[in-house]
Amino acid sequence: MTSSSPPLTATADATDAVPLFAQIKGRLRDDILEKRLPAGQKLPSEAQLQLAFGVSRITVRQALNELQAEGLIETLNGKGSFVTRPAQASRLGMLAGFNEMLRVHGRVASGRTFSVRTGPAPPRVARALKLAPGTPVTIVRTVRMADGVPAAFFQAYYEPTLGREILASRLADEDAMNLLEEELGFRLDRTQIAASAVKAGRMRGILLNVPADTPLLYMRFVPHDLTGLALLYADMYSLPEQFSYRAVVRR
Amino acid sequence: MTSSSPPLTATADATDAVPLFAQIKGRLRDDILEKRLPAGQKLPSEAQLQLAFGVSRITVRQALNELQAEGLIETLNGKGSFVTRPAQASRLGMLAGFNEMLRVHGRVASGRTFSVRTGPAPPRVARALKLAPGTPVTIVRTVRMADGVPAAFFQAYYEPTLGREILASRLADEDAMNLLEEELGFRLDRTQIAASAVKAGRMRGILLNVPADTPLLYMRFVPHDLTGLALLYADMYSLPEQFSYRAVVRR
DNA sequence: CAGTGGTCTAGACCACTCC
DNA sequence: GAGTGGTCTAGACCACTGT
Repeated sequence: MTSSSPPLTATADATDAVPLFAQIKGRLRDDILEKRLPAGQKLPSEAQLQLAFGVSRITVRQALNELQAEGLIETLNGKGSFVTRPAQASRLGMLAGFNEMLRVHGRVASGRTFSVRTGPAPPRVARALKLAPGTPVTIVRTVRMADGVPAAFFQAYYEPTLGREILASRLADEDAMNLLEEELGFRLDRTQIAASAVKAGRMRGILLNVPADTPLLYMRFVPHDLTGLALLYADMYSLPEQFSYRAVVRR
Repeated sequence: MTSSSPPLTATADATDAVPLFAQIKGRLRDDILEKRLPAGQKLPSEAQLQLAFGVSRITVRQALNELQAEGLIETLNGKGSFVTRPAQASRLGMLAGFNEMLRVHGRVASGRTFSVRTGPAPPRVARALKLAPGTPVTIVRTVRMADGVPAAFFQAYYEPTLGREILASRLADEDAMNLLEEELGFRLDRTQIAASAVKAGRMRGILLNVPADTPLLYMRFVPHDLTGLALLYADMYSLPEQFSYRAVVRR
């Protein structure tokens, strides 16, 4: 009744080249990504999977081990294997969102959305999101505060089919990556980041309540799905006195 | 004659709690990190390891698999397992050095060292490198150029015992992370990064040949060893028109 | 206690690499 | 062909989790 109930070991006789454990892994992986096995769900026990797929236990375990290495499941001795919740999987990661970073430092994070509109994707955004030039995207602009003081200006672009109201309405108070994971159930894999510095200029100076020649940290974030899909394109302009970005990059 | 020739399976009778494969993995791991098995060296075959440790092949393979997952060895079908070269291991990574990033964009990178001295570690540096306050560190200051134009100012702190002349003499033209890996043989694991923005100010303005109110990207890099050792503390101040930082952060 | 995953053995056959 | 790793089986015993 769980993962692979309808079909059997599909390729029992004629298939070569694809190892059994990889087939099993692929089945379970698809079941998880397409949410036939929802987050938190217990997988069938190794004994059950042996029977269901008609393979030995070692073969089942090899599939489960690789899924565990990819962060899709977690395995507890004496209890079983469970589909990880997207948020847990990426909490292991080392890229915190803006609000989260503020709160870790004991500061009060808040925000205000001051514009939501839909328009054609600018070329750089279309390229990063792998959309045809001019595809309509939703653009949400917010100002984030630290202890009530303006700290950063955000501009997020995403395909409207993605999360419609959810993202737009909550982007002021929540980190985009959290919303993508926890509310929309995406499994984040890797995020491209870029960093530079700019003068605040007139418009951003007014929004952040600083002189126009104040240096701002500019960062761009493009988080990607486990399937390689680019989910979002976000520009950040932050005040260095209020916020400095930190992350850990592995190997 | 290779990894574990002198000792046998040390804990044959009384030891519990430490699985066999973990012991084997630990032995090989130590042999690699302490360079008894140098980079590029072929490991004993799985059959030889079976005999040497007196275990089954599956147990040997479990140890080798985990070493492979950690990037310490790579395994080639029909040939054997080999100790990875540090540079290869981290080329898998997604954090390129400054010069490397410039060259990828088709620009000519060059540099000039204008000060090498030894002095007590500033508190923030001592903290990051886990040194007692005031421990002497070597401080190397360089200016890096892109196509002959000043692009960034670097300030690197490291324990003098680390690489003495090597680092100091070549830090102008080579990325610190490359030197640490390829010349000094460290195995990089994770790098803490921080980003902010500052005004150039008088001193850096003169060095980079820009007005004092030019915004600069400030970044800090603290690369760590596989053993958790902090190797270096580097400040970077770069001109946004010449250089913007990019990386990919996984999960 | 029964159910679960964690570890381990002693085989086997195959595909690949190099001589 | 001999040597190597890649896959797989059919068992086994243990430690941990729940009842």
